[in-house]
Amino acid sequence: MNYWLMKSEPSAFSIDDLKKRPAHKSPWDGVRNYQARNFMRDDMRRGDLAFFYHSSCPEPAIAGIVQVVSEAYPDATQFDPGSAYFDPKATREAPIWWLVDVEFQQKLQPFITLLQLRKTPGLEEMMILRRGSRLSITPVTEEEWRIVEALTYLAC
DNA sequence: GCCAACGTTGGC
DNA sequence: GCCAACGTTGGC
Repeated sequence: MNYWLMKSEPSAFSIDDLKKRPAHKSPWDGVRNYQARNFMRDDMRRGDLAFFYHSSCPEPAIAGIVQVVSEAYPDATQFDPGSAYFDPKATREAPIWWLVDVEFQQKLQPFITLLQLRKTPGLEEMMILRRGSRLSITPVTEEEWRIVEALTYLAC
C-alpha cells in the first residue's frame, strides 16, 4: 500500500465537498499534468491512502484523509467540450488523462497547516515542502505519513 | 498582486 | 534537440 498527498483548491473542491458527494466519493478529475497523471494511472492502487490538501487559500493545510477506491480510468471531462478541462487532442480510443475515485475517510481537526508541516522534524524531505514544488499529486513515505498522523493525535 | 519555479509550446 | 517565450501554480 502507498501513501499520497493530493492538492485541491477548497474554493473549487474542498474536503467538505467530498464528504457531501453521494457515498462520500468523487472522481479526482481535472488533473492536467503528466507527472501527476502518471502517479494516478501507474502507481495508485485501490486501498491507498492520501492526504487531502487545501492549496491557494488563506491557510494552506492538510484538511483530511481520503482513500483510493478505484483503479485508474479515463477522466470524462477531457471529452466534454463544455468542460474547462476539455482536451481536443483526446479521443475515447486514445484517452490522455486518467484519474481514480477517492472516498472521504476523515476530516482532520484541526487542520495541519503548511507552517506546521515546515516546523516538524522528519518532514524536511516531504515533496510538498520542497522549494518550487507545484505537483498536485505527490507520494508520501510511510514515515512521513506516521509523523503527520501523530501531529493530529497530539492536537486532540 | 508579486514572483519564483516549473511545464509546455513551437520555431529553427 | 535546443531554447526562448509563454502559461500556470501556489505561497506569500
